[in-house]
Amino acid sequence: MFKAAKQNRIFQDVVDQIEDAIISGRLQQGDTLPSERDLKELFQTSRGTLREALRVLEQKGLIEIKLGVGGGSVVKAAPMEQVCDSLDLLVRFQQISLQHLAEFREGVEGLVAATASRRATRRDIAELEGLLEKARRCVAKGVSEWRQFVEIDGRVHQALARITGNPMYIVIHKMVHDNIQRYYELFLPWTETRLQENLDDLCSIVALIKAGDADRASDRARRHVQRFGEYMIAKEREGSAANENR
Amino acid sequence: MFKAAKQNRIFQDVVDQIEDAIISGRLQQGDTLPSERDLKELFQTSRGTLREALRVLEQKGLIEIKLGVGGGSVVKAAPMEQVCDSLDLLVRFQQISLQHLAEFREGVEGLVAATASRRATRRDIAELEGLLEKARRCVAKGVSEWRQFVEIDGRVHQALARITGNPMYIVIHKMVHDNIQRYYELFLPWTETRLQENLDDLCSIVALIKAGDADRASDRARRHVQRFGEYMIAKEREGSAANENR
DNA sequence: CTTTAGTAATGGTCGAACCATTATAAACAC
DNA sequence: GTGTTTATAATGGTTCGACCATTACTAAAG
Repeated sequence: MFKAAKQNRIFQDVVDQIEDAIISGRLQQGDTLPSERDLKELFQTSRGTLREALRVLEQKGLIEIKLGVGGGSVVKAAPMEQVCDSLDLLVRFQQISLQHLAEFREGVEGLVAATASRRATRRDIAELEGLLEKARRCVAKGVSEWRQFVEIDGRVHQALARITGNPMYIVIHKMVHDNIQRYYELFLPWTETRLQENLDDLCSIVALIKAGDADRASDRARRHVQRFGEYMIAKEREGSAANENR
Repeated sequence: MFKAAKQNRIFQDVVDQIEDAIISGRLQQGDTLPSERDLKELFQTSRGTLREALRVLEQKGLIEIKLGVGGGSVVKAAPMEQVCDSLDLLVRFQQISLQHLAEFREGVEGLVAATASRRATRRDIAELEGLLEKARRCVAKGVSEWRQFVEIDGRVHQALARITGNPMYIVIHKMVHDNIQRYYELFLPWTETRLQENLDDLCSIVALIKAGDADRASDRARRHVQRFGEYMIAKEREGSAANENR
């Protein structure tokens, strides 16, 4: 199954071989690789080098490592997390600002809403309306429950991405959402009005999707996140303006 | 929602410390870390463990490792590559099909064209028209130069992404482009007509951007990539249909 | 039958040694 | 003096052997 390893960097060759085995399906999700001590024999390498290879594969999200007897390297599911993580680094690297992220999000949410409104089944609509009902009850409880509302709002958007049937939308949406969520906590003061405003947005979007009106659903979804974006950016500017006095 | 908390792994702690130093700016791009033998003293760990940490940081795209005297771990620029690589894995994992990628690309190109047409300066337009001129000369040489045309086509799209001024578009566009490029080679038979068709697309898009007509530029850009997509998907279906007889 | 203690497999860490690569400096040739 | 070659040492890459920490499994104790 594996051949001996020779290259400038041996661990890289090991990584390539295992990665190839996973991608080609010779190793499937859930399969357990041999123990480090066995693998080192198979690849004719030292344990240290082998472990460096495992670190890389782990970082790539291709394997997960369990401790103890019966443990070892387990082939993981699709490494969606890594896409989010890598963008996360870019954002933290300040290569991508909140404005950039917000603008991109606006576009993507528009696309998602448009695509979803073309493909939503009755079942999908029912699911969305179920979430909407939860959101309504949450808003009724008042502004103190804003965290829960944000969570439901996230689930609505997530559902929309899923309804498109396109995993690209799901992973990109998750990536943007996870990375922008931090700012929610920082900048958004939730008021009764704002809560109601966003609930109305969600209701309208779902209604337009139900009606199959892709263009207007898209517009409304864009405006929905745009409102968030503008407010957060304004807040951020206030903050940075205040910080300039140093 | 939460990440695993395997904090008893020493190399992870080393990774976190160095990553934090880079993100916080205490280590800047181009800085060279101490040698492995020095770092192992600083972190009070073994060289093997330290190297596992370096493997992770390297895989994250945060450092680059040079050999020989004066070598060592150099802090790298923004890890944009990793975003592409991680999606690359997803695609190869067959979690994302050509259809999915093409559909997403269509949407993104539309957004890029629309945003670019709102922000393009005279200088930007001049650059685009320069590329267009190259493309024309290339098409004039005939279908044999299709590779060069594809390359120029890519540069036009890349330029559009840059013109938006939003690094998210740049990185996402690059990600999609790199990952869909493979299929070009496989499925697209280039004809004189097809070449001319695509050149016309590019000219129209640039003209609409010059005119600041975001909506029509967006539409045209979508149709441009849509045409590619449809053809490639048809070809792929032919291929898989033929493969069903096994 | 349940609980507990032991055991062995497995990942995590350590340290010392050696090899391969490369920039720099020294020696040499002209 | 200048260009070339060679030696040196710093640095990453690899190996080996040992030990620790965690954990599933098993057998003994109750």
